[in-house]
Amino acid sequence: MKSEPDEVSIDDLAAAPRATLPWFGVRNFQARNFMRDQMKPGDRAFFYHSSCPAPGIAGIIEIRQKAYPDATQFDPKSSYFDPRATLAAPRWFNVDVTLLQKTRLLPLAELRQHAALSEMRLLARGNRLSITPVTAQEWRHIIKLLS
DNA sequence: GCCAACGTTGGC
DNA sequence: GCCAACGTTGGC
Repeated sequence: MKSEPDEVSIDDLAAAPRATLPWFGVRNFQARNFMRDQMKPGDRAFFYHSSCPAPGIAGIIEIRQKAYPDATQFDPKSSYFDPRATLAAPRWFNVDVTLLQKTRLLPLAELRQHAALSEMRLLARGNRLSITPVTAQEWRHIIKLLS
């Protein structure tokens, strides 16, 4: 799961009450569907810093709550406001995530060096999705790199 | 700041 | 339903 550290960094998550925050602001249908349809409490994910001087994996997080409507879509003052969303028919969703472990920064360039990760969706040519699935194999490989 | 890649919009 | 135009993402 990608976040721009200028907006929400791994340290912001660490500093939040119970190290838990809503994953707000997803405005892409594919990413939304992954979150809404596939994530369940107890699932784990990597927290990835994007659009910053040192892009890469910064920590391990856990999904704490099934998807629920993203409040920012209803807030006209928010940059995430969506005039097409209604309370009855929300378009965008959050899950709550908890920080399990802040890790060393595992740089994107290092991820790209591993053949075992060459098929990873995150690393696919032209990928811009902010939420992408990780296979069990990829997960284990990355956990090893972090330990 | 550049630009490749991709998603969304909207006219037809 | 097609597809051109436009906007966004995100590494570099």
